[in-house]
Amino acid sequence: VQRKPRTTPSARRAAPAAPQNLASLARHLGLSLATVSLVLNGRARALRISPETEARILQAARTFQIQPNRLAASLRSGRTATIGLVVPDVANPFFAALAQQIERTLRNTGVAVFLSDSEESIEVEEASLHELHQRRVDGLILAPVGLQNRRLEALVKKGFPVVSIDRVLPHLALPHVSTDHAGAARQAVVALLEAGHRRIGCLRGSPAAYSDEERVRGYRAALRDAGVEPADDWIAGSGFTRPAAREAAAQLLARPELTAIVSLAGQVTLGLLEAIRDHGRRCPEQLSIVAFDEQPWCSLISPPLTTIEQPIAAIAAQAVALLQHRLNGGAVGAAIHLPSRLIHRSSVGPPFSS
Amino acid sequence: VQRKPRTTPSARRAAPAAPQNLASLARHLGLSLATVSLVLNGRARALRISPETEARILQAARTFQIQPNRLAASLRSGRTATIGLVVPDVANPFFAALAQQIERTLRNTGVAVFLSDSEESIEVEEASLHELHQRRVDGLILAPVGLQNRRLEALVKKGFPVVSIDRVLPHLALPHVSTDHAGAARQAVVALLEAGHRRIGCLRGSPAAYSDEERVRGYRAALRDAGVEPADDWIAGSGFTRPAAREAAAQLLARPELTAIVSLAGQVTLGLLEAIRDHGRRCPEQLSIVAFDEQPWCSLISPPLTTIEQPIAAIAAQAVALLQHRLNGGAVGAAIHLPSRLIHRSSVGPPFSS
DNA sequence: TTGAAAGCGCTAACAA
DNA sequence: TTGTTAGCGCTTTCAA
Repeated sequence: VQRKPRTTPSARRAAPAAPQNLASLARHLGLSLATVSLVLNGRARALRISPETEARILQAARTFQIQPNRLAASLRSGRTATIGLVVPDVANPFFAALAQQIERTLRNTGVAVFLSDSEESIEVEEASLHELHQRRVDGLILAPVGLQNRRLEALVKKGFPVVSIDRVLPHLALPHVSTDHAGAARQAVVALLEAGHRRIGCLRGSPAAYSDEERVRGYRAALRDAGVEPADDWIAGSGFTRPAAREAAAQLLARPELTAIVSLAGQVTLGLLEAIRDHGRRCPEQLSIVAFDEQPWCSLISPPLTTIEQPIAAIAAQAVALLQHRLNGGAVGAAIHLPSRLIHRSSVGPPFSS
Repeated sequence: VQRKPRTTPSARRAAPAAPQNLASLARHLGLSLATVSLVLNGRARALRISPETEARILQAARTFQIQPNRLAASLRSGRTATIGLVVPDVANPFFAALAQQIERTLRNTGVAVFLSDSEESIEVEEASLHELHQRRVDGLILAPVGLQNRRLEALVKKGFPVVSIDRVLPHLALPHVSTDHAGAARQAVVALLEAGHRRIGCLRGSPAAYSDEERVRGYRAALRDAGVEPADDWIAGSGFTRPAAREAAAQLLARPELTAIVSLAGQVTLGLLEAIRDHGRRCPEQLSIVAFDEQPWCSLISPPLTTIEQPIAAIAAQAVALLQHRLNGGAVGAAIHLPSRLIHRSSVGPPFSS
């Protein structure tokens, strides 16, 4: 049996302390708990509470600074007004910007977001998903690290609201928003083709990522459409880390026939630039470049980089919209692929004939 | 009166469905709810539950995949194993990296983090603090946008666990971790002094930010220690945005006596580089630079930038430690200022004599 | 060594 | 138009 009186015996007999919760406020006003709850949830109109009662309650709530316990509300109602956002690497500017947009728009609708960094690891991702689900988030926005995730499959099958961003899970039918990766890569290649290049190398990230796979597909398709068949060793790359990219880029630079390179990921672009510096190759005179992920510094290096910009704000907005649709009981939406934008600067020139 | 039987009448009479919660598990095992709860919370030892009972419960919990409802636990216990992380701008690489480190280490101790972006606005920050507190987070890690915040003051006075990072609130005694801003600025200036510079300009961010104020203080002190009194118009800057920084940098570049400039903030460095490009000033031949915030691209521009690196991992680790100390009922800790690191590259040369 | 029972503060069904 | 009441699922005190 609990023995923790909130008020001392003397206080109990004297004027009651300021109400702290709905029950005490109701007592204070001589109304029922239910009425107070209804009004504070903005459902006075629907349930025909009298305007006077409503005003009284609202007023009292304001003067006593009543803050309904959301834990209790959630326990009872089953909804937490909370979602989980799981990304592979928040320190990556792309995901940081995405997280910012998503959080900001969600916050404005009263939902709080749990951030979880999956560290590019499926195990961590699965654990995060589990944890967040246990915490009763209403839904999830996930940028998956790999091509599948058992925990996620279970959730989706249960009908739990999840939307994936950036990378899709091929085996799972869930609402999705991302850049049109293939189209974006095509855009990069086309810019190079238009400048006269034919032998264009491709620096990719990790073949394990869907987005990367798609971009490579777009690269290949664009070249083929132009009548050039990319050789296997025109494509290099085996991971998203900078050292791996640098090494892969060095392989590409060792192929004299290549007059241009597209870099298919932001992290990877850093490795490419390093390799170019190492090799003393001059850009764009000796090598043209189009690189993924517009960044604040891209206009400041020399030469200013021609880049592919992903529609981050739109991705965030659509992802939130898709999720809200699900939270409101709507059907699972489709996959949305948004167009990227090419930013012309000075890293593309005519092909260099050795 | 509720009329939602979990099981159909027939099912009720037949074999009971798989237990879903502690109560049903207890019934299933013929034990009491309390015993099950105790064991699942790892308190069997302390309360001398028999090892057999413990094993039975643990085993059953595993086979039925029992996941105690954390909302209910939180409602009852008053603890949510949740904290709020409020930063002015997650898209800023410094805060993104900080958020990543904080979230990762906290997640490993079982606490989830609500991310909230205060958009460099005091109003938003106050609203976020309020919201998070209402959601019953156990504590907060905050990078304040301004010099005061009424909502925060109220929380702190109540004894609510808060630790501030990066920027301190001068009026509030709360545990704090950040780079030694003044020392870091001094480090930058000293590097320039050692290269022979005397007339060193200072590009600052916003005077409204404590961190910026401190850095300017360090700049001034370092110059004075070297016997040079900085003129008022050696210091420019009125905000953290890139255009503002570019304009302020232009003012600095217009002063012919300055042979070097220190940039005191990451965002601001981008504006400085823009202005230098605009003016066609050559670096380091005509102007030396030391800039705040080491970034992945700093080694890739020309010239490679000499930078000041903040100890992000250490700040995150200390902030978490300080918060955990508070969560465990410890006293309010002190302010911790961690040393920065100067990364020598090529943007510092001997002074240019015009 | 285990069980009983009292809530945590709220929502929502139903009654009045 | 408002009140009564039964829980949501758990933790924790106290008794046995």
